[in-house]
Amino acid sequence: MSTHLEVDPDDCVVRSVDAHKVASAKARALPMDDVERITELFRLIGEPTRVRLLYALVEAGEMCVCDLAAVVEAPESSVSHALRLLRMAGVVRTRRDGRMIYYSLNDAHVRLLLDVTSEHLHHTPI
Amino acid sequence: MSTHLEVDPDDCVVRSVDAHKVASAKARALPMDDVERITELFRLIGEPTRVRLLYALVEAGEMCVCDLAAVVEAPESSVSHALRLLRMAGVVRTRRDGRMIYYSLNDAHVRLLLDVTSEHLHHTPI
DNA sequence: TCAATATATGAATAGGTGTGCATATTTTGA
DNA sequence: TCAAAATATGCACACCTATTCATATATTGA
Repeated sequence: MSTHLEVDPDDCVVRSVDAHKVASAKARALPMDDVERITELFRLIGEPTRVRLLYALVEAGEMCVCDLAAVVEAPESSVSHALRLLRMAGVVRTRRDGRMIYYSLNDAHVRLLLDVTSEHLHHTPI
Repeated sequence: MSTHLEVDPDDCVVRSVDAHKVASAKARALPMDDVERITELFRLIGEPTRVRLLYALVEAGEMCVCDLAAVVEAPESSVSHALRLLRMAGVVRTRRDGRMIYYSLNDAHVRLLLDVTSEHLHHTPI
């Protein structure tokens, strides 16, 4: 199959080798809305401090900011910033008890992702 | 249980509310090596162009750089840069056929992560 | 061997982001 | 009501990163 030019729906000339495969992939592509949600979720987990916080919550169920800071050995303000991002994304939820605010995982999906990753961590190359 | 001061193994004074929970979480914490590998993987997936490329590969099996660029509607050089990161991390692999280089998913783990995410995308809040 | 093609790479830049200090907010106990 | 405690937030800075143009590399066909 030889390379040829094509005009896509957006009126943009592109080169393609396998036009059918390209068309099929574009047809089945995720809506940009889904792309953004997936990206946002993975991007949030893709940071060392937040990964450690999430795994601490997986183990401990719920913890206050102070104790989470002790676990990851980081300033409470840094931990609070990190938790805010996770909370705003709906990954964790908070429960107030007096002066303290307890954080816990809010999303079964995230827990599954972390579990899957943990299980496969020592079985796959990456 | 009242707040009290503690000295952790690193000779650093920290506050903790539930010392037992903190100690337990620290004991069960992921090794930093694992943290880095997990972080790196999620960080790689946490970017729109790379997410779209990966999902295109899930659908199409394998594609050349040219066709992938057509699918995501981005310059081939941008796509090549993105694919290089995924390749260096072992997420995708390459197969040369003449002038063209075909990319495909290399990691069952990543495919599982993407599948899990797709399935849950429309069932959970985030 | 030479031009054309497909991809990769280098460099520069613009934009995003994690971190930590200082400060604000909220709640408790006296 | 007031000080202390727990957390949140604003801000600044250093660092990273995605993108793009220009260029290089590799392969094919003539």
